[in-house]
Amino acid sequence: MSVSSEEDNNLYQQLQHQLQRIALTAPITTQGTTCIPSFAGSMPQLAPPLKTKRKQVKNACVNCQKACKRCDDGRPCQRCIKYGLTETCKNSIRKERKKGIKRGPYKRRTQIKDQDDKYTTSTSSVSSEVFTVPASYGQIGELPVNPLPINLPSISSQIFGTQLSTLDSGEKFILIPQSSGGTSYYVLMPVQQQNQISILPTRICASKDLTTDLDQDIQVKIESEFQSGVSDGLLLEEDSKFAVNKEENYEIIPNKEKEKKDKSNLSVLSLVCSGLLNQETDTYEQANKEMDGNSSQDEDNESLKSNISDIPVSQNLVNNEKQQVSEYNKKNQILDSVKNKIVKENLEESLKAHNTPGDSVKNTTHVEPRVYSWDYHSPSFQTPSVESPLLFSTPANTYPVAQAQYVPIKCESNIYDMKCTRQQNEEFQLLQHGDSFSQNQIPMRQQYYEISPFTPSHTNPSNAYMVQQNQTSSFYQFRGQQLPPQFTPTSLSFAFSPRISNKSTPQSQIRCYAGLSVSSNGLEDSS
DNA sequence: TCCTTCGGACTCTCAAACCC
DNA sequence: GGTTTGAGAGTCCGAAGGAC
Repeated sequence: MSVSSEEDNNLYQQLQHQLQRIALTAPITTQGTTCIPSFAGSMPQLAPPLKTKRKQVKNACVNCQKACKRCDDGRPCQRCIKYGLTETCKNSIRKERKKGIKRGPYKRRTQIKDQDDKYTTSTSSVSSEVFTVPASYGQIGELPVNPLPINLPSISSQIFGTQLSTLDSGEKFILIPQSSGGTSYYVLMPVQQQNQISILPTRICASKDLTTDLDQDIQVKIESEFQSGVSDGLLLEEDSKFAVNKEENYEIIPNKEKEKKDKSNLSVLSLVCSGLLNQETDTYEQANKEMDGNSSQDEDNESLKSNISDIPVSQNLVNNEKQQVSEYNKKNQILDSVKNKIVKENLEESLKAHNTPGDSVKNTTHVEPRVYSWDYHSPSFQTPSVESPLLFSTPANTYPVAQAQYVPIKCESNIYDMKCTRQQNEEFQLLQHGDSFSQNQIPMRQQYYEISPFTPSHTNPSNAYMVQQNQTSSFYQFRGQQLPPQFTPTSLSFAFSPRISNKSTPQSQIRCYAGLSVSSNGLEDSS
């Protein structure tokens, strides 16, 4: 590391000294709150917290919208379930965005340049005061929850973006100017060496958001530093674009990112972000693994609850399905008529083919397998709530019924177990089927519910959603109509309502729907 | 304590403007 | 064609007040 001027050198020494003090004195931070260290002799002050970015749904339901309250992707949403507004819980209608709005010239770069000028002019008044970091700030060498903010006297802009290290070179940081709530301060963003990316805070989402926010500012800042030509010896710039080559003077950049090395600080920040993103992805993958595998039953309810709420991928899966079903009632009527028509037509065709001489040859030569995929009734789960976040991770609408004895639907919720004691006579109901099944018929094993295929004896076929297989001729019935033999149910989804006898926990009642796709294997099968 | 209301801070989206 | 910017549109935090 080299410094270009004595003044900056002094400042740099101060920073290094400060970093070492941080290393020596700072215990672990308290999550969630950050504070701006003050100068020596004054009390540490609470800083504007490095807020986590607020997540919001794409489309709140009409009720939540009206109440200005948090909504979720489920329909009905948790809030509507809580307040019994499930009937009216529908997506609000979004206005179409205006088009043709003229935009003025971009302003951002100008603003940043102004800021840079401000920083640069303040260089001459660098205070020699020793600044301290309150002891609540995280310890170097440990994973800090947040980047370390330190409040400094005026600092040369030349230091921004520079990798700083403690005197023992144990830790490296990038100094980043920050402003929040009208208060300016600086953040020391820890940068790990070698193949490691920046130190990843434990609270990924929050920190990722922070980093993302920082990233933009930093990039602009560094970029403007470069462009304004003030990047003397302090900057780690190696990018030929800026015609500054001081590689030998600078601290290392993570080896892993050699190909991006020339991006210097920008790349470090980029790494920080990508690292966070990767880790987040890992979290997602891990969550999905948990969903796919046999989720450990050993987890206590609280941790499971927490896990469930942290499974965005699976939740999305479910939520997507939930959204689909909100249109079910509408779709159903239309599709019913279409389906009936198709079935009728195919029956007629099938009959015609049978009765026409030479058709067998025709069929084998000209047959074009037709696929009728009636995504007719997407599975849905009406009422997962905060208290009862049932997640069905098995894509039930793709389960091959013909080959399976059971349709396993994985239930990730232990809330059910928490809230309701399992009763011997607990019932599960296949709502579409209109039939109830005892626990014996729908055995509940750990976190899996298994639903046996229907049998004709249990139901009135005319109301059956479920395909009914005839042992001898292998045909299927669908909503009371016999499907032509060439039709094979290729996928089936259905779900059920764990009907809980405990009336005091109506939110535990989950209602799901069935879906069925049918495909034609081609007319040659009809012979 | 719970619920409703609502101002306004915050976030998201995407067309226009800009860049390569 | 890809990226950046920024304003429109929407979400929802959090304070205040009312009902029970």
